[in-house]
Amino acid sequence: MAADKTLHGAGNLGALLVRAFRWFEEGLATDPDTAHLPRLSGTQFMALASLDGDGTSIAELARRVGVTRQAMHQMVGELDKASLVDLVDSPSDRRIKLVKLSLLGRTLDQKAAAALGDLEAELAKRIGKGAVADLRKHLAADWGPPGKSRAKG
Amino acid sequence: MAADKTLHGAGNLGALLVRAFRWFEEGLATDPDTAHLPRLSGTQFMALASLDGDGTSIAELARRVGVTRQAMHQMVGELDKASLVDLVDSPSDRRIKLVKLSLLGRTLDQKAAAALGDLEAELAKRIGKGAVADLRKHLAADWGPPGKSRAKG
DNA sequence: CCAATGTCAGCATAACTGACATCA
DNA sequence: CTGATGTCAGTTGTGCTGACATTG
Repeated sequence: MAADKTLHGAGNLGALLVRAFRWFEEGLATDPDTAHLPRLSGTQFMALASLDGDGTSIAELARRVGVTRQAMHQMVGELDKASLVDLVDSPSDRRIKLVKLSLLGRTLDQKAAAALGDLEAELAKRIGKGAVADLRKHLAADWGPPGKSRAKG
Repeated sequence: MAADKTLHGAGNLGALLVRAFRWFEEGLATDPDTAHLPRLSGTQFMALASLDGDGTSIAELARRVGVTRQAMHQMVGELDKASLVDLVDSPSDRRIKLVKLSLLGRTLDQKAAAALGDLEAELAKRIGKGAVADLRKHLAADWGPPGKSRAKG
């Protein structure tokens, strides 16, 4: 029953996931509360979301987000130029520069989170509160490592 | 009740959605059945998934995927060079070149769809069949236009 | 000496905007 | 003439690899 499956028909979860993400992305872009804020790329978004309060090194951030140190270096440079983050020397390791959210960064962070919350509430009104709760629950569950278990040669 | 929400903590649906998509993406990349096939970018993936059997014009494809005609033009060029699609003149409109899946393209299409199906089955084993079914159901539901309803200025 | 970090430089990819010829 | 389509060209953004000095 899987022999005639194709990608079109859009039945596949991958495409569905992308569509869902874009819904939020466009929602953020058109939300009057966030539209005026500096636009964040998907990776920048992930980077900010991966920061912890004490500050995080560029290399560590790169690992968390899944890009190279060099790419993260450049991105952090942009974020710094936009005054969204501060770079401070680590007190314990002189090699390391800690990346911390600036005041403006924290504001953006909170506004984006709030707008995202609004979007989610809006979605709940449309497809149901339970549906959104299910979505979040299943998405947040531990999916384990990607790929199928080695059992199909 | 939303005043102290932030992006970190990763509680937001956006980040969750991205993570989920990456799970499938990496699953495809490491799947022995698809790893050897030409790698498709996310947009190429969407483009192939947006093709219909009768063939689709570049401009129409661009609209469906959400990129410019020029970007789609270039991407279609790549896909053509990789022999994944065929370009045929439209019989009814001499301006239009129809993009159709080639034989190789159809093979890729089916293999990718099958691998995606396997991945989904694997996921069902991990988080539950009902969970995956819920995910698909809620994701496939009509979310309506992005953005909150104009009622909050 | 070896490993990790930050950083500089060059390159590839993929998207965009601008411009233009062709055809409905 | 207007609008849509395909296409050429230039630009920008983002990530990658290679290389290297500094520090632990």
